[in-house]
Amino acid sequence: MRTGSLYDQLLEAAMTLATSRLSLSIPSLRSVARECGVTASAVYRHFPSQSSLNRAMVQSIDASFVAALTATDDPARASVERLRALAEAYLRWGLTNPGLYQLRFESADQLGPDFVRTEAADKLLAHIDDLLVSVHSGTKATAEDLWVGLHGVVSMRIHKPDRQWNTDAAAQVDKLLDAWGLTA
Amino acid sequence: MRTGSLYDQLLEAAMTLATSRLSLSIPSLRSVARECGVTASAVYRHFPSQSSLNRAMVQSIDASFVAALTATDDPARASVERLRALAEAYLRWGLTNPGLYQLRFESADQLGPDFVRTEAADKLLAHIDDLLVSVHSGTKATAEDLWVGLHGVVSMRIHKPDRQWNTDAAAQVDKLLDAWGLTA
DNA sequence: TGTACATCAGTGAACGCGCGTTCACTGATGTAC
DNA sequence: TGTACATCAGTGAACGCGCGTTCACTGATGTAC
Repeated sequence: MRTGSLYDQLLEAAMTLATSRLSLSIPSLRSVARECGVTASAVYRHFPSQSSLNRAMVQSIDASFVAALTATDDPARASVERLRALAEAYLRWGLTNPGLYQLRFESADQLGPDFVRTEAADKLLAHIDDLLVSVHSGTKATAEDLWVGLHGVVSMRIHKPDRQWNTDAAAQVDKLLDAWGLTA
Repeated sequence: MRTGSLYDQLLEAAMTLATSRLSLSIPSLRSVARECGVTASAVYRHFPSQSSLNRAMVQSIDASFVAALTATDDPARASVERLRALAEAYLRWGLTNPGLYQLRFESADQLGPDFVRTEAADKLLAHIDDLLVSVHSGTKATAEDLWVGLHGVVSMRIHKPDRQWNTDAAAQVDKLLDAWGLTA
């Protein structure tokens, strides 16, 4: 049994369900209630509808994502190093939370138009752009290029977990950054 | 109303449904039947179960994918050019058939373990590897690197269709190949 | 050429399932006097 | 300190929906004589 207010429990259960079961679909309201040992109708004391629960869950996912990237960013270091640290953190968050990653970056349709725009991703892009400007190694990469490259690695690892990869994911990202001329 | 045997009609309808509605889930058996103006139980005259219909659909998708890439490959040209043509064809197929792309490369879980392995993709990788070996421009890229890079572009374009991209997709792929040192 | 019969693709009703949502309810907790 | 009452979080039954699957059926087509 979970502890804390049922509101928090429901949110936590929704996150847990979404994280673990690399699920193509959002956890159902009933499954979330079940996970908390509570009747489906009890959910309606805390969320007016399923989409409201989804909204809360998405915000929670974004917070987790931003926290993971912020935690590893050290303004004292050189821009190139900061970029590489960010890339590593992005990769790690994605591989650790495949379900959340999928929900946030590969399920635009399913959550409804309200959630397609990821403010978290926008901020990340702007931040990467800033860092790129202050890099003097003369890279041609834009923030978009790097984001797309990272996404490719994370997405492929998530969806082809059984494939025999010649390179491990972290090394592949390193190689990618090298190819873009972002060497320390 | 569609023409041809109901078997073919069902398969075609399944493809159509999967292609258009960037759907996170496989078209339901009932929706496929509906699309053909036929009762759900009629499907069972041609497929023993839903998963059998899915299997046929996946094979059909792979055939379409392979055909698209094969069509543009000209053995008479230089390896680098063949690589770039393949990349372009990959991108185009993905953007033209977002639903199919998603189903094939981003839905490992949903189709069951039988379909996780994409023979089509394996062949593509082997082919790219061959071409890379015969490229003399001294690239460090492997087939995996290129595949992952292409996937990143396609996947992002599919899932963030409303985003304002600074570069169009084809140019982004060009840039990517340049970064990997695959210049003509 | 016409009748009797088998084949078999598609119908329509029914099943049990999980879903989101509603609604009248219960029963514990806390406040008013 | 003890009784009366309001609050309100959670229950449990019910709804209509779409789903995959089953089964007895119908009715058109084609063959045998």
